[in-house]
Amino acid sequence: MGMGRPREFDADVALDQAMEVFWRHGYEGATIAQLTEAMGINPPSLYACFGNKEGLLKAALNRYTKLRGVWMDGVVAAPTAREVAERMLMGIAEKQTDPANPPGCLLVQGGIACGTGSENVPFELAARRAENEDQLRERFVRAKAEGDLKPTSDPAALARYVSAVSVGMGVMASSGSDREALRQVASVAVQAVEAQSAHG
Amino acid sequence: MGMGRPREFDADVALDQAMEVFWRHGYEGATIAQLTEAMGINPPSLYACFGNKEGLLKAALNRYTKLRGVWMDGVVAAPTAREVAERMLMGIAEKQTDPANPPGCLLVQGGIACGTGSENVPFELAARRAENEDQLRERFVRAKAEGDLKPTSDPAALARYVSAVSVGMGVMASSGSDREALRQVASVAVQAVEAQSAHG
DNA sequence: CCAGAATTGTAGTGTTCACTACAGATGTGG
DNA sequence: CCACATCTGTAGTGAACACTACAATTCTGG
Repeated sequence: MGMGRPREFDADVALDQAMEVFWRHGYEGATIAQLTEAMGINPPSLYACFGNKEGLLKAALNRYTKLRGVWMDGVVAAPTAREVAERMLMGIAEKQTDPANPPGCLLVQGGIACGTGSENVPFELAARRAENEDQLRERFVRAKAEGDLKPTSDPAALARYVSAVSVGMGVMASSGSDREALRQVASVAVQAVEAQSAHG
Repeated sequence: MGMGRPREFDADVALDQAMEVFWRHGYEGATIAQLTEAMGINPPSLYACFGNKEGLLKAALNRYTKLRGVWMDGVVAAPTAREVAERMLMGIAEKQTDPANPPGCLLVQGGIACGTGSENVPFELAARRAENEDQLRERFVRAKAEGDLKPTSDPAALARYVSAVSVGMGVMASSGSDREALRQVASVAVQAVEAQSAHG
């Protein structure tokens, strides 16, 4: 028995294009017509490969978070909690204003509020953001154990905080803030982590 | 010449209902059918009164920002920059998890990314958020002049920072974070403003 | 070379969307 | 009471949406 006609497009390349459309227009704002045009394929190919629009989003998110996870590994490798926060927020200021991508962060731009039938999309994105927060929290737990953070500090709260600032910066970037404005925010934000660090 | 049949509904009451729908579903996710049902009117009444869907959004935003402006006046009336930040962020933790409203903030939930034909909605929301930031910046400029903030501090950066944290908290609230989680974020965030305060 | 399996492009499907034509209703000014 | 202006409900409008039926195409296994 034959294995059928082989796919003529590269799924990962197509996902990169779809990612950009979701990033720029959000899940609901992105149309199948825009997606297929950007991906260079026709609707039947899209549905055969990804199931439906939401399946395509999840596949794009998988690809996005995989790349992001690698970057986060480098972030949490910083020697101190303060430097972790700085590397993270300054890096985000760069990435979210990188002209190679739409401004902001796909995990925010993808959809914060959705209409009937897409209610779970915002939660799907939130779950991906939570993964980053988990990585941060574990790193801050270690920092506290190492005496890098004060004994009175709350690693979970710090991780939530850094995550919240990241999201806020993403929204700013998508509505026109430039790189310098984001760097200023990051610079101020780091001082709260500094305040929780054991000095010396 | 007669003045025509009088309107049978209260525009402000109707706007409150519309606000809630935009808040929960976003601009694109909210349908005219949902809006008219919540407002208790029929489509022709909506279009006669507000022009179109975007006109309705702007009218709802006007009402939202008017109420919010009153609240902000109380926030910036706090005696120090640190207390301004604390009152603002702690108040936002309360408001964004108030069960009387949808979670989060209308100026964020309304729409961060939109499809073709609604590209200016995110910018409209950003402009409203910028008004809040302006109020904060002016207050921090005064705090610096009064010696409440360090001479080396950057009032504009601090205002941007507090605004960014607010937005991040709104996204968290809309994706399920509870009041205590937001309070933790606010508590950490205030420490960055504290770090820019002249101690004594 | 042939049978079966999977992909492809064309050309739609029904549904839902924002928005409106129209006729009847309800007010004001003369 | 009448002319006029505006609102209201019913019932749609064309356009855009996510998604798919179908036949032609291109591969593998025997």
